[in-house]
Amino acid sequence: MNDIDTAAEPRWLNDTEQHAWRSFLRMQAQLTTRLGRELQAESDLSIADYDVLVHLTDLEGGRRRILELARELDWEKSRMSHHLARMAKRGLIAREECEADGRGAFIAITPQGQAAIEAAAPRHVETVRRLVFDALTSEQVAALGAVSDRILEQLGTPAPSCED
Amino acid sequence: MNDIDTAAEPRWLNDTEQHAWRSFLRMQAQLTTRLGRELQAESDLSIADYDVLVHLTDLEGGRRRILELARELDWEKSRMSHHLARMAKRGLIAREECEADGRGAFIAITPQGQAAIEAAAPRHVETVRRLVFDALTSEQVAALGAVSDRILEQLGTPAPSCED
DNA sequence: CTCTCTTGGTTGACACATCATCCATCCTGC
DNA sequence: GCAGGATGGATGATGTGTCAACCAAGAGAG
Repeated sequence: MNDIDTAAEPRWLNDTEQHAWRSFLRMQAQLTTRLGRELQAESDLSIADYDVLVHLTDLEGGRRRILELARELDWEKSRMSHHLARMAKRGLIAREECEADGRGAFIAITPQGQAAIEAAAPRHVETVRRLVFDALTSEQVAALGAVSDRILEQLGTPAPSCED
Repeated sequence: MNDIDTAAEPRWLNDTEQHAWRSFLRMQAQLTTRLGRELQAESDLSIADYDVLVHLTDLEGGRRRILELARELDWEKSRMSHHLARMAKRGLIAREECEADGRGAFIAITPQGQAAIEAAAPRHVETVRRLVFDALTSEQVAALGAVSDRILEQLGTPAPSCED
């Protein structure tokens, strides 16, 4: 029997950890809402729209299978499906049939989507710079990257299976 | 006329910045979904529920005005209102009238909410530890805190008004 | 005392994310 | 060639967040 879950004394965070954690959560929440709001106001795109469009423009073929897109962006397939439906309705992307696989579909960026992302990108980068990078030293940027990578690595490691 | 928005050459991110930024975004997204999923599975609470309940238990009086709660948690008042309605329907919190101000209401945690947060907290902390702090050195924890604080400071500073 | 302004809070419409389920097509073994 | 599973993707219900508009009660100014 494993008693991690029912242990008498949980390993609470110490003061430094507590502070770092609260700051991180608050920062992350505020930052994403600010980025989203400014992107929306300036370019009429959500962060999700932006990510999809950027990803599509990075492509040579200009089109991508739906689930492949989902894997690359690390989205759930149902999220992808719903979101692409909304984006298609707004004319930012288009579905194309897949000759080789009757089930599948390609997603391609439309000229309108192209125009939207080209207009949005410089402004968004400017926002990111103003809200984040202008405030950080290059050591801090490196540290942020290292911490992020380390946590990603940890997340990739599935939780140790606690069989008892 | 101000030409930040229409400048010929946007200040794109350099490679280091680009990498740090992408890692940060990915980490942040993955981490919040993982934390949310585990909390939901173990304790049947969302992160939002958790934040509200923790905040309410930290209080002496055990009750708080709604907008004050919103300010402290840094939520929009409409979000707070919607969320409290859902939590009340599940019996986690209760509304109490405010004698002094006919418009207002107090929010109090219910015994059921108390039980929920007491059961959830140790498990959630354990999850945070496993996914984040176990992976980081104490220098990295300090760096994460410092970077978060710095960005929060930057966010607090309203964008320089670009009147032209 | 009333007219306005502000404050505390709700509401409805909509975008977004997740889960579970479903459906069609492809693939594989026989 | 066909039964059964895997894959690509859509769908609906529900919970969550935002915006804008609204409403009721307090607070001042005259």
